[in-house]
Amino acid sequence: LDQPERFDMLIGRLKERGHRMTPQRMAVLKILTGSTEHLTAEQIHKRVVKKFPMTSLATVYKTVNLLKEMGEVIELHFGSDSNRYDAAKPYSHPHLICTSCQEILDPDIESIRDLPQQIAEQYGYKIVGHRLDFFGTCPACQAKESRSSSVPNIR
Amino acid sequence: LDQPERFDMLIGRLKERGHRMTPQRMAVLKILTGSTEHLTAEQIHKRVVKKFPMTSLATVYKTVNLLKEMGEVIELHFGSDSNRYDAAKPYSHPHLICTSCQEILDPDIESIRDLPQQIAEQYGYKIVGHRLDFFGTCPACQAKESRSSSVPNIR
DNA sequence: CTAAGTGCAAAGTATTTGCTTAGGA
DNA sequence: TCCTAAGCAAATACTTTGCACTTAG
Repeated sequence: LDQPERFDMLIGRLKERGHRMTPQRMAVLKILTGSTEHLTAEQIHKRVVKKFPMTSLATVYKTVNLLKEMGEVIELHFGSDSNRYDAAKPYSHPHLICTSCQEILDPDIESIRDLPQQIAEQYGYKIVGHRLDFFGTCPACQAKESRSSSVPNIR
Repeated sequence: LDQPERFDMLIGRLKERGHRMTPQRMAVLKILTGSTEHLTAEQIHKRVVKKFPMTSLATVYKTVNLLKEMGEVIELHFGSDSNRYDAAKPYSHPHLICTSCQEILDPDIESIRDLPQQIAEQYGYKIVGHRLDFFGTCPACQAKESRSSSVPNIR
């Protein structure tokens, strides 16, 4: 499902549920579906404001929470203070986070496919979701780091 | 390493670093090492207060953060609002969380052993930690749930 | 027309910090 | 005695909420 399709799909789902389409809400949807980054509420707000300067942060939170309840957005808690939102893959999937530049990748790991199922059988739990995040330093930041440490300041 | 050993070890490590042993700090250490539960700061505080009623929550946070810097405690962020602390296994390990009764298990999963290494090779990251948490319903809560839904209230 | 949505500001929560006093070594 | 640690309260940061006004349908 590509960007415009997903955008239209979400509008459809919201209308089905009797929700109104306001310019602010459309803008939030556009930004969420038009990005595979993992944006914070603040970042979404900053972008919405470019088009609709009067939009409040509270409205962004309200829309995002609505989509979350509908299962069309997932909320990601990383080490940092603020949550991030993902509308491109609204289901459990692994992340690879650079703790230096904050870049977030979605790595492909086939070996985790059956992990939930395995846990469910082994412990008798009914698994509804999971979280698999790796923290480290990306190649670019590793390069930067070794550069600055190999050329120490004279004073 | 069992409870009393770990307790003594932590005291040793703190003294090495020139830290003082106060009754409050001893109490926090005792509780952390004497429990494999994943306690919140509030829960630790509640237990400390039983022995030393004048202890403040800030002091608990300060001690826990000190141990965190020393790598002797890890901080766990689950969906809920407050963090939990684990001094028994101060390294990345998987969790199995019941979203109904909040029970937290540490499941054994051999298949994840080499996952960090695998990711590191595949993406060129230097991995320093990870997080693997499964969310679901424990057997007990599943039983409770099916009982209450199969015997619905008459009104 | 009318109920859902918006904006604003205030409230709420978890954690940290500044400062003064207490007490361990 | 000296300096770290404790206690308290205020500060901080993210998110939610209450309410009056606006507006989509």
